[in-house]
Amino acid sequence: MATTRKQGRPKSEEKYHLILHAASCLFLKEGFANTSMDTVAKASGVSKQTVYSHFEGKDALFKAAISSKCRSYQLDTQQLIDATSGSLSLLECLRKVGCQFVRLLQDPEAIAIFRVIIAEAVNSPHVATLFYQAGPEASLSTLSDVIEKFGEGSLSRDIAQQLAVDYCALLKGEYHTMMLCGIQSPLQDDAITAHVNSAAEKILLLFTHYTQQ
Amino acid sequence: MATTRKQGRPKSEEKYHLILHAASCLFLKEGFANTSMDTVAKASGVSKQTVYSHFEGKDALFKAAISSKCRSYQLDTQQLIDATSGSLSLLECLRKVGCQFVRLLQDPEAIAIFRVIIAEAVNSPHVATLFYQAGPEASLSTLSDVIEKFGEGSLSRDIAQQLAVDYCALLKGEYHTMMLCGIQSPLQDDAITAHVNSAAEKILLLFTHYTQQ
DNA sequence: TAAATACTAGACCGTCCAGTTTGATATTTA
DNA sequence: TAAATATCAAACTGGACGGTCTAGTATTTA
Repeated sequence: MATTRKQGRPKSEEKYHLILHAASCLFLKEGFANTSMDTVAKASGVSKQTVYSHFEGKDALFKAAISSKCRSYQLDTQQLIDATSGSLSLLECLRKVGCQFVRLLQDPEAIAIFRVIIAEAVNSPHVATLFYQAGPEASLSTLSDVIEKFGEGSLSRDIAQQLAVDYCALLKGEYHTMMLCGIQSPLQDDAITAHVNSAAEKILLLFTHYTQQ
Repeated sequence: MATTRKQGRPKSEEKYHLILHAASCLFLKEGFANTSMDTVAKASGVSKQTVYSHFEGKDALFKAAISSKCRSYQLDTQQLIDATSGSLSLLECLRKVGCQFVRLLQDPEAIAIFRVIIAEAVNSPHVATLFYQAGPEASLSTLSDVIEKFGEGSLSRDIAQQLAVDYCALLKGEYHTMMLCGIQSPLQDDAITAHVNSAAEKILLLFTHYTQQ
């Protein structure tokens, strides 16, 4: 059953990916409404009919394109695990993950995904959910694991989770909203470091407060 | 010069407002691309030509409609001033303004404005700037005034501002992003209170830390 | 080789929509 | 009243776009 070969010429996997890639870029750059199927076909170097042979329609293509982009947007879990099992203090660990997080938030492509998701949230709730789970939610849960670990028992899972949310919130600050509104360009490296340090110290303060009481 | 009356029938101010109101509602509910000029005309009970006589085109109408909505979205400054000149403690004051802020963030119409602004930020940077200044920026500056006042000199303007941003960030938490993505419904009153109390306490902790050192 | 399927290029269809035009009616000032 | 402007209703223009269809070519399996 596994080797059932369909008769006739098989669909080209390469073209499938070409289409998906071109569609992702266009949807992110132009948004859903301003991207036409003809343009996608042109950009993938493929005929329009082929686009329709690989994807049912514009909606399906959008869903597939955004979904494929979502996978790459979460914190680097491995790096986090290395950090906690190493000799890093909580503050150092927070700084490390904070920098990564801010860089993620500032990434023009990530901003573009957020924009498209928010714009189409009403029409494509499924895609929005998918994005949120693959991105923000996954990152948050990883982060709260780390914080809980540093609490060494004196910190409930609940509080750890809350601290993770708080840390992300402080890191976003006003920057994230401003970037979504297009009125803030990405921070320079030194500005990122300063911002992250400030946020990490505040969370550390809260952390010690919650572990002492 | 002030009494220069133009000859002929004057434009109806009422119709102007009818159009603007209908357009605002439609743009917020359906977004820019999904709102047609014909629909706006129908919804305002006015002929299409009249719409075009009051507004240059769809872009101008959008700009005017969103601008008119922006004005109403900021914190109630008067209430804040009353609070600080009264006998309220900083914590009580934070709670009060926090509740107002969260309610603002949760308001379906405010969410709709955010959505539309973010979606059109690339095409209408001017509108986005206008919205940000009228809404978030104005609220933030009011809030930092209050915090600075409570600092009674031992808190720099800079730190006060930072605390205001932090407070807003904590209040947003993950809720705001989730609501923009359409995967979180507005909080109940008791949940708001609990959330605000928690955030206010954290800010108070930071506040005392910064005023003591 | 024959059947089956993928792919191309481009025409084509139906719909939607921003914006214009037209021709009549209404309102205002001079 | 006459000139000027607003408003209406409806037709119209021009273009974009989602999606289908066709006819010919390429590739794969049986």
